[in-house]
Amino acid sequence: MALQTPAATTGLRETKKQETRQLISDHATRLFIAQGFEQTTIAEIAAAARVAKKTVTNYFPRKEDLALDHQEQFAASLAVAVSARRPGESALAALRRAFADAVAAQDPVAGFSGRQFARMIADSPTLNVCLRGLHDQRENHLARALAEATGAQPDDITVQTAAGLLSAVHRVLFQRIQTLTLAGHPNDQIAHAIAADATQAFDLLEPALSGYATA
Amino acid sequence: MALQTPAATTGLRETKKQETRQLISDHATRLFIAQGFEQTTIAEIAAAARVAKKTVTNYFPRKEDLALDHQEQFAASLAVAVSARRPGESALAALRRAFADAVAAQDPVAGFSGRQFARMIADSPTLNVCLRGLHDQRENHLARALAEATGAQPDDITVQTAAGLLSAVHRVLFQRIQTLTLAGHPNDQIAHAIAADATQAFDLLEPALSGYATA
DNA sequence: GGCTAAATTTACGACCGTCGCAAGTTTGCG
DNA sequence: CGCAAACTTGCGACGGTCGTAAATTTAGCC
Repeated sequence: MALQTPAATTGLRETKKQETRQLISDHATRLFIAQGFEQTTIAEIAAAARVAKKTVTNYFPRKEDLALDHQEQFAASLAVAVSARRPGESALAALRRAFADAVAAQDPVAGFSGRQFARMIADSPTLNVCLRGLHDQRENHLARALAEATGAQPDDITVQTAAGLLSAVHRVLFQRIQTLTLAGHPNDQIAHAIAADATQAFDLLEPALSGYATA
Repeated sequence: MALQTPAATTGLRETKKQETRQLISDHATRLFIAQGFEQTTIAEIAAAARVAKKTVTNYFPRKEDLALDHQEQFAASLAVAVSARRPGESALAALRRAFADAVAAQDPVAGFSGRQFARMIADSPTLNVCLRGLHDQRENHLARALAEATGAQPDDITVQTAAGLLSAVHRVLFQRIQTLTLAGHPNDQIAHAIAADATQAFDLLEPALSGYATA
């Protein structure tokens, strides 16, 4: 029913793949929320979705992939913000603006999520490790974007330091959103508080990077 | 032979424990260097040291503990540098000085190590994850020290941001030392190059934190 | 010097995540 | 209709981690 898109490339096979993938993902998130990430085994998820264990790991090579979505989007977010900065705008200004927009939209990529989801992450060492890795990837992508923006080498000390500083501010703000979510604050209230925090944090960095990588 | 220290508390049992621990650690590092971290199993280490697998995991709960030493010292390094800052010295100045000293001494805690050791770490995803976690712990300890130094709450946005920025610079410099070591440069040459990099990196942060947490 | 109680080492087993492989099934296309 | 490609499946294996009970060693004390 409702085979609206015969899939650009082939057709039936693709749609069934998407359905299977979604089926697995849905059962996984449901079980993760209900009983925790570490407490849920891949075998359980496979049984709930009525597929083989191997099918689960085919779609999601790592167990973390079942819980964390939009990974590459997250890793690229800062780099694209810099690459898309306006004429005359510095990298810092562009990242400030991008963060403000994300907060206003309560974007999950900025750290906004339901309370149960935040608890699942906080309770799982595995997911925390994964999250740290994503912050790292994001910083590396940002460093490459800054190198391209300034014409410097990607391993230039100024480029890497600037990327580290900017990434650190975003990471601190991300964790702050997580903490507030975990404490049970509603997203609207969090967005309001984080906007003020972001002003303080970015202002601290302003004298160091005010004119860096201005388009 | 040579039972110089009957051990402060009890005696023979403690010394044998230390011997067993050292025996396991020696065989582990030897095997890690020879054939890589991931390629070496705990069973292999136990066989080489002629003890049971469980004995290895009793002394070293995590496999990473067999490869990375001085973990708590590393995690505390930035915090103690701030806590021990001189009168009139800012946190940034104290950390600059501590890093310069560590580089001059080619301190392993700053990232100096043999080439084989650096390769072992670089080739192991597990150890990279562990290292990231240590950088994180170090930042958290620094945040607590900064909170105490300024009288602010540990979850204050300025405290967390300052800790994040200072930690980011140290992390970038640490990784740079690792990279140069991996490229085969001798430690003396690395120390010279890193000193210049540190000047640039810390100078970038100077206008943002010049007077922060001055004793 | 020997005995008893405590601690450490040991052996065995289990579970889970990850990976490889061969066979069976379904799909797309000629 | 049949063939080739893909996806799914079940099986097995390995390694890290964690219990638990037995065996050995040690310390303290009579």
